[in-house]
Amino acid sequence: MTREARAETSRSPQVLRGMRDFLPQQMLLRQEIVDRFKAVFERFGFEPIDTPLLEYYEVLAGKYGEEGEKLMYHFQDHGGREVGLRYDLTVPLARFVAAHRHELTFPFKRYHIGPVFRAERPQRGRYRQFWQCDVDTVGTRSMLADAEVLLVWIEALASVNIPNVVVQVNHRKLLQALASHAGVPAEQALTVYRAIDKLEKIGPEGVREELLRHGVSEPAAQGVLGLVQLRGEPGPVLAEVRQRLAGDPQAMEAVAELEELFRYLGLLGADPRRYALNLALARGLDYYTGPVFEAVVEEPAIGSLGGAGRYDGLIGMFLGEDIPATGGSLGLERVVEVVQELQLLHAPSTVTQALVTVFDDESWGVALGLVQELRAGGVAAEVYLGERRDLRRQVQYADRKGVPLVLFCGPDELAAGVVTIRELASGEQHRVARADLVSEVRRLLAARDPRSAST
RNA sequence: GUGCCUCUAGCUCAAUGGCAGAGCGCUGGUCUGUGGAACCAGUGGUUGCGGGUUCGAAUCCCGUGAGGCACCCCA
Repeated sequence: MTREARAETSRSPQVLRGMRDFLPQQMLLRQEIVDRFKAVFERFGFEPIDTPLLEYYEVLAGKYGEEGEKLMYHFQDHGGREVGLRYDLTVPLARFVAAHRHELTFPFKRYHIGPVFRAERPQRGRYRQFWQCDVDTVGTRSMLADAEVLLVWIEALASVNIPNVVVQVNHRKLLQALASHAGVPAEQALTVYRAIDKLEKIGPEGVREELLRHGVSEPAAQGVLGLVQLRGEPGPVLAEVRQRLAGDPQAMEAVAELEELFRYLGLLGADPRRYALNLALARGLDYYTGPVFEAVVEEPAIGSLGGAGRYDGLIGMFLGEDIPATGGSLGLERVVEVVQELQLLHAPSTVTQALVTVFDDESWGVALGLVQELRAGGVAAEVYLGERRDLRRQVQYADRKGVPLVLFCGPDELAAGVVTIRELASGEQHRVARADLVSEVRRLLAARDPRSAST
């Protein structure tokens, strides 16, 4: 087709801003990570669900605050309905629970892994379509549910070998108490949270300036800074907070909940190096009402790997009656970024485990018989489909794709009733009896990767 | 959404406003019973895209698309 002809029938093969194609190798790594997450989620008793990518705009509107609203994909469908692409998996969950209330067993524990959409300006680790891996428990106020979310995160991230993650913990009501102490009206509280949240980045002086700029008085700002900078073991820090904010019932409630949360974490055997109380942590989303978490990693400067929190009021927006819930999401692309940058996981470069070579035009029957036998025996096997098939080319094909085993069955092997198996990594060759082929192939595969031993 | 930077072959990068190049890769061969190595030969481009300035633009200007950095926000 000429360039002109092509221009008439299609545009350049470009994807939309902030959206990406994935090559097989990238998909294999992504799948590997998702599979490991699923295994951890299920080990804790979370069950899979799915919901549509597209929701009525009304379902999504008014849940994320002004900032979130601006980033939502929103348009009319063919029937003139106002619709939106889901912005996260939490609001769809709230809608899901309200819709299927009578079909669910509570407390309801679910995980949900899939793409969400935000019309942001893309950057590294920040895309317009990205996958979230959510874990939530609906229908209980118990801090044990929150503790489980934190623990499931720690284990999920450990399962993909991410080292040194520290999940930061804070409580939304503690932030509210701080804001009201600072004399900031409720509708301005969010700006105070954000100022506080920047502590790590701009330092106490920067936060002080920002607070003053938002009309906080000098002594109030000092009070806030004094609290927010408390560091150390959760127990003593919470005791200190309890003392300083003694008169504030909201703060006392938050402290009591956090104490309970940390107690459960201890009982569950969570590694204390993997979580920390951070009174400066904010979390921007509007719907949080209780404990909030954020998983941060230092090494690739990629922001947070995930955010979580309790949102006891969100489901009530669909039901008129509150159902408590807690949970959070890990960002798949950020996890992938860390795993790639630090080379933490070695995903296979191809799914194929064995290539059966074709010796000549007369031996198709032999090759196809072998490949079918391997497939029936649970081995991912292919026969070379190219038209020019000298052995050199066939072995090269296997080498480039990273297929570990290449099988030969030419006249010599036929006469002897054997098959030659070549291990590409070492170049080692084995002549095995035709009858033992599948078991020998599986033995060799298991020897190079213990995880593929079963099935 | 705002500001700044970048975009040249499949990849990494060269080229004072004056002939668009190298390395790697890829293709073929040495080599039709076996991949990587070596050697030989070949293949590579609307310089992101569209306009403008100029005798002449990869280079300067405007617009636009994409990527990146900071802000904002967030997974």
